[in-house]
Order: sequence, then C-alpha cells, then structure tokens
Amino acid sequence: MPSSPTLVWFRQDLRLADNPALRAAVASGGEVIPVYIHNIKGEGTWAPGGASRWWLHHALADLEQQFQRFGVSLIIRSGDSLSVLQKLLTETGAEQVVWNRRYEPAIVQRDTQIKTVLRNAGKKVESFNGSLLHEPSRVKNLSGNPFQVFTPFWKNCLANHQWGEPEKAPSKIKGTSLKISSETIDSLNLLPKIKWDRTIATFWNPTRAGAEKRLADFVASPAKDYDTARDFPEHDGTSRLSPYLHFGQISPLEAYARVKASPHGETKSGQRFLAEIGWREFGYHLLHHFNHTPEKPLRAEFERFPWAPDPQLLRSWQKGRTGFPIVDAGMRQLWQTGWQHNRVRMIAASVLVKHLLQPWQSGATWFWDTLVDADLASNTLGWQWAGGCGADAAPYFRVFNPVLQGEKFDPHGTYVRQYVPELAKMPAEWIHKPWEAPAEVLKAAGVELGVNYPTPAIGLNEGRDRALAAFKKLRS
DNA sequence: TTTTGAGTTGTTCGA
DNA sequence: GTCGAACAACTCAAA
Repeated sequence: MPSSPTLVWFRQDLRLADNPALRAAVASGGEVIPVYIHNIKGEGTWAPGGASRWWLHHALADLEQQFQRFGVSLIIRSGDSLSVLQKLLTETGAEQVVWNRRYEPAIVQRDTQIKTVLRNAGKKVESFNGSLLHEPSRVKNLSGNPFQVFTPFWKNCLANHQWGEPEKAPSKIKGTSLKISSETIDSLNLLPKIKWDRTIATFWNPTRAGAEKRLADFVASPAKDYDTARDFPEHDGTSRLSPYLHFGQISPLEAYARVKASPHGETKSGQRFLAEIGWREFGYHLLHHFNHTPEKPLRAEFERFPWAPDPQLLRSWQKGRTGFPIVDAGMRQLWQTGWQHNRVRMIAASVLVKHLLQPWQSGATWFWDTLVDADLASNTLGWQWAGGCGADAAPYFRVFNPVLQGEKFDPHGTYVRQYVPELAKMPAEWIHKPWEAPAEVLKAAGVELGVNYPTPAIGLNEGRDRALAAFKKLRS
C-alpha cells in the first residue's frame, strides 16, 4: 500500500459522492490531499464568466466545508496548473495525482500535457470520467463515424450503455498531518465587485445540499408532468439542475439513476428528462469530435452567412429592450437570476439570430457571461442549433414568432408581468403584442410605447422575410 | 446494395 | 376554426 499521499485535483467535479477520482484516491489506502487550482487565465477564451464565478465561489466554499467534516483541508492555490501541481508534489512528497477529466478542447490539451510531464517525472497520474455517462470518443455509428443526429446517438448510448449505479460518498477520508499552505477562497476574487449578485443569491442554493434538495423536489413534483409543463416559463416545470451538473455538484449518473428509479422512470415525462441528460452528452460528443464549434459553425458554408452585427441592437437584446415582451422578459430573467427558462432561451436566441441578424457567437458570448449554468458543450450546441448551422440543427425555415410563442407558452402573460413590470397592467390579450393594442388599452395600462417600453426592434414579417432571404442566398 | 423513412422544441398559407 | 402541405438538405439505420 502506498505510503505517500495522493493529490486529488478538483475541477468541475465539486462533490464527494460518485466521484471516481476521489474514490480511487481513498481506495489507494494512503493520505488524500484535495486541491483546487485557480487558473482562470490558463483557460483562455472560455474562462468562467461573471455568473459562473459567483457560483464557483460558493461551490468551493461548500466543498471545503464538506471536507472539513472529515477533518480534511481543501488546498486552494492559484497559478499555472502544472507549476502548482509540481510544487505541491514536492511539498507533500506525494507520488500520485488523480483527477476527473474535462472535455473542453483547450483544457484537454492542457491536461494531456500535464499528464505527460508528470509521468515523465516518474509520478503516477490517472484521470477518470466523472462528468459524463460515457466517454465522448466511445460512441460511433455503424460506419465508425461520430453521430450528427441526436436520436440515433441517444439510442446507441442507451443500447450500449456501460454505466452502473452512482456511488455514495466515502465514509472515511484519511487526511494528512502535513501543514500545507492554502489561499483562501475569498482571495480568489470570484465574487463581483459591483454587488449585482444579491438578486441571484435569492434564487439559488449553490451547494451540494441545494443540488440534492433540487433533485428530490424535481422527482417529487415537476418530473411528473415534465413532458408538457417544462415548456411554460411561469411554472417550475424544468429540473433546474444545469448549474449543479456543470460544476459537478451532482453527477449526471446521480440524476439519471434517481429519475430512472422513480415512478416516472418509464413514463413519457421521465424518458423526456433522461433524454435531456442525453442532450448534455450529445453536446460533449460534438465538442469532442468537432472542437472548432465553440467559435465556428459546424456547417462550413455558414461562415459566409450575411450577419449584420450591430452593437446597439445587441445591447438592446442583452438588456431586455427589444420590444418583444417574451424576449425581454427572458433576457431580464437571465440578468436577475443567472438563468433563463429553456423555452425562452430558444425564442430569445431565434429572435437575435434571425429577426435581428446578429451572429450566434455574440449571443453565445453573452450567455457565457451571464448564465450560472454556462457550459461550453451545451452553450455551443444550443446556439448552433438556433443559428441553423450545427448538427441536427433547426431547419432554416423554422423561425420562431415571438408573439405566437408568447401566446402559446405564457398565455396569461404571467411570466412577462413578472420580469417586465412596465407591462404588468396590460391585459393578456395584448401583452405579447403591445404595439397592436388599441390606444385606450395602452393608456389604461400606463404603457407609452417608445417612452416607457420600446417599440419592436424590427417588424415581425420584415425580420422573418429578411432572415429567410439570407438563408436562401446562402444555399444558392 | 439500395431504398426508405424518420429526424426536440415552427409558421404560414390556402383549402 | 381546423387541417395538411410546403418550407431543404442531409444523416443514419433498418428493411
């Protein structure tokens, strides 16, 4: 049995349960030294955005506490990942390093190099899969190529799955008696200097306990009608597990197994939720096989698409002032809570990309900075889907109509009223198209278009026709 | 080997 | 008001 300690390098697997790297370290029988390395500069373009950093701060503080219950200290260091690991190996006399893999292209490259250097130095280094149901390189179609359509991909995953049951947290973790210096989480400056996080904080409990509670609550109620209720943003119909999954406070296997074993495991709603876990897998699959997609369209011909970048238009979308109430409500929900309902994300993305002709990358960048669940694989998949330039993308002629979508999925205007108070007194009949409302209705509701609520950034038909013409031109 | 049918999330138009 | 067709092109697997 090894007498030297094992470093467990924590990254996006901030949990003790169902954590293969931690499990391996504990199983080795030696002392366990958990480490978090703050290296935002080393993550390049896709370093965590503002909302993610807020979440990360709290997730780390929570992880630190969980280790303290075992009498173990989480070591926090900042700097270049490799240098920090090398230094810690020297300081502690550890001979082994373990971690759970990440799959973002830049991170893969960095980690591969770290693994090589440390192995060449005679250290034992092992990495594990702790954040996906399956390795992205493993799933191939019959021709040996990566899937580009979700349904066959997910069928293949289900038919050939090798995942089992999630493992509980270790009952004992042997710490070290060595005195190892650690920075404080506060000193990482993850929290915003301007206190915009007060409202976000009231919406979320960014801890392991919060993740467990949310999963339990979801299974107890929203999961039952997930198939239909998840489309209505006024309802608590989605799982809201995305940020926990992103930071690994809960594993996809834990979520999958819990729902699968619930009374909804075989219902349409349950299957639909499991397929959403599948979409997360599909996102990582695509990112692995097509690693240029965070920046460039999967379908190369879209590089010629006639986007019309306009900083002012983009700004009005970001701030929730497009004049389309369902879009504005969504963009303000995002700003206030760090999250946006899935249905509204599609509508907001479609309007930005199609009606306003802004490049999908500018939408992806804004979501990256403002979402607490920002995840490179899912964000890329979602925006390329909306832009019509990705795998299994929405057909170009599928242009969301923000008025119809609003009337269909927010029929009483409850969601719009919650986030766009200027329109709170508008009757449901007009709330999704105030520019068509009779003057006396607007007056009674206290709405002055162009004064206290914007007129639409573009006419619905004009925007739609312009987008369709642009897509058509691309094909010819 | 070739063919066939289906594929997350829509909208409009005309019968 | 309801309903089906049209709006592409391509991927993938089963027949």
